Amino acid sequence: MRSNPSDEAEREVSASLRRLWRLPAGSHRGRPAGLDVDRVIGTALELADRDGLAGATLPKVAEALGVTKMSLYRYVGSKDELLDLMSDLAIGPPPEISERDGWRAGMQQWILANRQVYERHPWLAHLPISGPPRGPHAIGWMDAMLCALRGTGLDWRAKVGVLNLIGGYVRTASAQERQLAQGRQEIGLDQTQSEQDYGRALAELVEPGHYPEAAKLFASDVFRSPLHQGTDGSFRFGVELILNGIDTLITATRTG
Amino acid sequence: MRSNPSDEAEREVSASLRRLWRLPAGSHRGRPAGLDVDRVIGTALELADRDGLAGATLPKVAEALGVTKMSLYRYVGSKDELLDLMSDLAIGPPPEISERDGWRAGMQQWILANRQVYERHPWLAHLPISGPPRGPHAIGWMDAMLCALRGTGLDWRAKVGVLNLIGGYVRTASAQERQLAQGRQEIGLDQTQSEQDYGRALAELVEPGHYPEAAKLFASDVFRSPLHQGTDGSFRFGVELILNGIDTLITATRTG
DNA sequence: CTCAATTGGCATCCGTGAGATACTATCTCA
DNA sequence: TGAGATAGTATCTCACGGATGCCAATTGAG
Repeated sequence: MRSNPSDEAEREVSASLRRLWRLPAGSHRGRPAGLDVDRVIGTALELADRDGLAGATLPKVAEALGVTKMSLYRYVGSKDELLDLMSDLAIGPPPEISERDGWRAGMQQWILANRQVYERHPWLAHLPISGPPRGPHAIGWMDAMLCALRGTGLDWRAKVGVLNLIGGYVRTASAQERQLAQGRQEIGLDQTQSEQDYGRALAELVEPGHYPEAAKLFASDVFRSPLHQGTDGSFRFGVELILNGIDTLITATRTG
Repeated sequence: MRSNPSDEAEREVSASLRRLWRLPAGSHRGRPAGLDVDRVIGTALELADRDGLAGATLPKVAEALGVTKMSLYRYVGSKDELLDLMSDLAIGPPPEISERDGWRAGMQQWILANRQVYERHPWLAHLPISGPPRGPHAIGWMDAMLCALRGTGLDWRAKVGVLNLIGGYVRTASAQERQLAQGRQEIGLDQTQSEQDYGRALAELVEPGHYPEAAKLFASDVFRSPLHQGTDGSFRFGVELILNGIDTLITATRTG
């Protein structure tokens, strides 16, 4: 006889949330544990930082810890939960944001810090998206941005929208950068040659008849010039664009 | 003796690009092929639409086609390339965008159409990001947006930035929506109850001491009110914000 | 017309990963 | 001190991606 699926799901959610938030377990009887959640996800994080996501499999984590892989299921429940826990650990505590310099400076601090997180843990941006923030660190970052937006007069709905938008942008931009970087190093090209290769290969395929504007783009020197190099410029372009959008939203809210 | 890795990589890239763009093969001798790339990725796409990304494995595609899985390697080269090919097929041809109504209307058409693509193929947004657009359809979408931006006076660098930003936004927003939806249906909750659950569970964990603003957020009714329901509103919020940012960029470019 | 080169398709094998079950080892509380 | 609870292990299943090698079919050159 199976229990009510709703009950089951709720219990499951609670269990993973309990682990995420490090709520103490109930009993102290029985054989004492040789490991704990933090050691498990800590070594998993080290492996992921060193070997990428492929290095953070349950067998490999278990081997690094000197136990069998099935032991880990006492601590993480499933592979997906391991990734969830790793995410929150990797994000780390949010930056201290000074609210004195205005919301825009605060947002820039947040974005810069968030970007550095993805630089430190390149695998993080490539995880499958697992819904809204749930872990303590993720909520901390959420809180930090909400603090930066405190004086803007936006309502909660708008603030959540901004949070989603910016978080998503930093994530995808970091992921794409990482993708390009590892594409480069796999082939063994130097810094800018990969983009040049991309531009050159596509320039041959993109016919002006079918793709008038795209053909002009690939015929231009955007992918060849060193200006476009250092995708950092491209990243900041998007940031400023979004911040400008927020700005008009704020003024519209104040005047409207 | 291994060949030069650079040569090898270049040949490999060319082969996959050739398949992506359906360039004709060289020879006509030997046993004629019983399959072709389009049939393979077509059934793979059907399986993915029906069963999600988990349904589009090489063995399952082979079974659906009535061949063994190793036959497919004559057509797709690897699992990653299969996903690449599927992506471009799923994206499909870009929408016809009328340039008469101004860039903003054109962008909205593009965004709406792109969003519908992700609705039709929910797995598409969950694919690992594989660099800038390379396939013929992807280039077509690129071209369509560039056409919509033709009269704006932006330079190529800015247009590419806008392209990245908007494409990434639609993608992640769709992915998150899908994530929420399938989380709902797995547990068996109705439309809005999942978000309510999220808000309630987090409200218990988020202490005002540690997370002052986030605590206020979860104490508010944002996740409970039907206003926030239908993430469509949230999606359009982000769209308008980005479009406003583009607007200020355009006027700044014109006046500057 | 024939045969060899060329190409498509299949059987078999391997390594890896996630996960389930059933078992043993160890500790704490009564 | 023993009984129940908890930690860790041994072993199994299943699925996936990928490599190798063989056979079959077909076609073009002589």
